[in-house]
Amino acid sequence: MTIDHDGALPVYKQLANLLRGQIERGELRPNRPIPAESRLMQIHEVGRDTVRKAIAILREEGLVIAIQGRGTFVKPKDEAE
Amino acid sequence: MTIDHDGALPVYKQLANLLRGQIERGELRPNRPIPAESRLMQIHEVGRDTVRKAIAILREEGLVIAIQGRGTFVKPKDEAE
DNA sequence: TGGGATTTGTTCGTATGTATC
DNA sequence: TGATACATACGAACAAATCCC
Repeated sequence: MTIDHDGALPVYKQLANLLRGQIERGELRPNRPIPAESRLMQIHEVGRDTVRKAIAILREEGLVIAIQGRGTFVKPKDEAE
Repeated sequence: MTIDHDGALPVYKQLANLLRGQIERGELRPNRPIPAESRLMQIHEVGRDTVRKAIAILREEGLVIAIQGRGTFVKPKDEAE
């Protein structure tokens, strides 16, 4: 799964969809951290702004929680709100 | 030599150039530590992010080596690669 | 043995500027 | 005008390694 930098959908939305899929498939596991912003920047060759916008979507959806100094973690399903 | 916070060149590149000059002139000597990040922040009135970006450049150039818990040291010339 | 101080390493939080579309 | 995207810059918090008493 890759990012289409010239696609119709904005890159940050593509990245949010990609990460959501990894969470739903269990590739990113509950209570475990997702790759750091810096890693996601490297992996997907996007800027930090784009990474943070993508993660912001997942936060609004209640899928992840970001903790300063620690990382961003996948919420367990039963904690969804 | 000072940092121009409103210059055309990014602050972290200016700082890298400044430190490189001090190394080349021997003001920062081989096998000796350069000032700690916290000191460089005070001296040049910049944030840690900027200091670390500047040092990252010097590391990539093989001019210094950073050791966690110890400091950042000027490499001897004959160890240059 | 332990604890505190120092230093680099890592991570998220926030803001600004620039460029493009 | 606004949304998208990247780069720069500073803050804050935590972690890990080292050093010293």
